[in-house]
Amino acid sequence: MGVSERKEREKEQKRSLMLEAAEALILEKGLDNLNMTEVAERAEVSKGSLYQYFESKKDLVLGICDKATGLLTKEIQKVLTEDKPGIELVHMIGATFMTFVTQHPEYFRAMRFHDNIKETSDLEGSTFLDSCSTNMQSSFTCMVRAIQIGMQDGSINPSYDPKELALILWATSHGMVSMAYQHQNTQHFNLLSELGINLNSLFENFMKVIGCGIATDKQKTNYDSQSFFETNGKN
Amino acid sequence: MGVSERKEREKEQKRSLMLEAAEALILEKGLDNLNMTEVAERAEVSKGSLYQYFESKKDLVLGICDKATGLLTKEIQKVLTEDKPGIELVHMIGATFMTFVTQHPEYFRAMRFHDNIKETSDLEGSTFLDSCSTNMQSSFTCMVRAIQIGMQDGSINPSYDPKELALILWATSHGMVSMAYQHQNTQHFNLLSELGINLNSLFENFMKVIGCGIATDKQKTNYDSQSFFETNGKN
DNA sequence: CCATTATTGTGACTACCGGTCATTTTTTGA
DNA sequence: TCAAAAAATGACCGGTAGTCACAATAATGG
Repeated sequence: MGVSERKEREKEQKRSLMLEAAEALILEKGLDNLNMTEVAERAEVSKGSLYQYFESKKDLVLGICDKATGLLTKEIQKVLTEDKPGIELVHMIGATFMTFVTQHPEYFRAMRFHDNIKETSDLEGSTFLDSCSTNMQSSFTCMVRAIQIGMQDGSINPSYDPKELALILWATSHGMVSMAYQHQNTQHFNLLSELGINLNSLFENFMKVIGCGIATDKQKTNYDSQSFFETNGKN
Repeated sequence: MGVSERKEREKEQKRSLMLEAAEALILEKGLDNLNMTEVAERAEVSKGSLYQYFESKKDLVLGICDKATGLLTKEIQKVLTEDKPGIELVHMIGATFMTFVTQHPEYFRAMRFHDNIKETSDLEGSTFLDSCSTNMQSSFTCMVRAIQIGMQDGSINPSYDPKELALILWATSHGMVSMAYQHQNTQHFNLLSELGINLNSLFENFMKVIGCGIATDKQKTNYDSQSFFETNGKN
C-alpha cells in the first residue's frame, strides 16, 4: 500500500507551500523582517506545524537557498549543452547568473544568507546545507568545464589554471551580480543611475574586459556579445 | 569657556570606546551574535547609556561601518598620491582593499551590514548612514581618478568610459575580496584549499586578467604585479 | 560654598520573536 | 468502530532590542 509514499509526497508539497509563503514575505518585507509567525499564518498552518517541516528559521531560509541553487544550477548546466566556443559559454553562464538574480531577488537574498550562516553559525545540521553546497559545487564545475572547452577549442588562453580562472570568474561575476542586485533592490543606491549607466551596458563591458583578459589573441576581437537583457526589459 | 567643546570631545571618546567594545565582540562571536547588553557590559556602561550614544543596534554597526569606510578611503587616497602609471594605481587600490579586509574582517562585516540596511530598512535616520555613503563615494572617485590617470599616461585603454570601468573594477574587486573574506572566516569554505590555490596567487591572476582586459596594447605584458601579500603572511 | 538646574547614567521593565511542548485533532489499519 | 500512530495546534518560555522613570553627577549663578 502506497500510504507512506503518498504521505511523503504530501509532506513535500506542504513544505513547498511553506517555502513559497516565506519567499513571498521576503519579497514583500525583506529577509531581515522575515517572521516565523507570519510565515505560518501566510502558509495557513500553525507555528508548531511549521517547525515540523523546518528545524529553525535558518533551516527555512536554507530551504529556499537549496531551491534557488538547484534552479540556478539547472539553468547553468543547460548552457553547457550548447555547441558554442568556450568563451561564449562563459559569457552565457555569466548572463544566466545575472538574469537569475534580477528575476529572483528573494533567491539571491537566501543565497547570501547561506554564505552568512556558514560564516557565523555553529552549523547545527540542516539537511539543506549539504544540498546547497552540492548545488554550488555543480555550478562551479560548469564554469570549469566551460573554460576547459574554451582552452581546447582555442578561444580561451590556456596559460591559466582552469580552476583558478573559474574561481576568478565566479568571484567577479558574483561581484557584478551583487551590484546589479543592489541597483534593483536598494533604495538610495544611486550609483548607476547617477552615472547614467545601465545594467545591460555594464554587464557587457564587464564581459568585454574579462573576455579580453582571458581570450586567445586570435579570438580577441571576436565576441561582440549581444545584449543578454534584450528579452526582459529591466532598467 | 570651553566646556561644551570638552564635553563634545569626551562624548566622542566614549562613543569610540563603545565602538571598540562592539568591534571586539564582533570579532569574537560574529555580527549575528552581537548583543547590546554585552556591548554595554564590555564598554563598562549601562544599556541606557549605550543608547544615548547610538540610536539603535543598527546605528551602532553603522558607526563601525563609518569608521571602517573612513579608514579604507584614507588608505586608498594615499595610493593616489604615488607617482605611478594609472594601471599600477588600479592594482594598488585593489591590493589595498584586499589587505584591509583580510586584516579587519570585522570592518568588512560592518560594511556588508551597511549594504543590507540600505536594502531592507526604512532608513530611519542615522547620522552614520550619510557619512558611510560619502566615504564610499570617495573611494569610488579614487578609482575613477586612477583610471583617468591611466588613460592619460597611456597605460589604460581609453576606449572605455572611465566611470563605467571604475564601477566594473569596484564590483569585481568586491567579489574577489568577498571570496578572500570567506576563505579566511568561514568554516567549511573548502574551495580554495581544496583546489590547492592560495589567495595571493588568486588575486594576482585576477589582476592579470583585469589588467590584460583594460591595458593598452603597448602595456599588455608590462605589469608583473609583485605579490601584495609579501608583508603579511596569511594563508 | 550652597542651591538650582541641566546633563548624563542606570537597570528594571516592556514588547516582540524564535522556538518548545503538552494537548487535541486527524489519519491509519484492523 | 476503535485504539494506536501521526500531525497540528497555540499557549507558553527565554532571550534580546529598546524605553523610561528615577538617580547621580556636573555645570551655573549668586
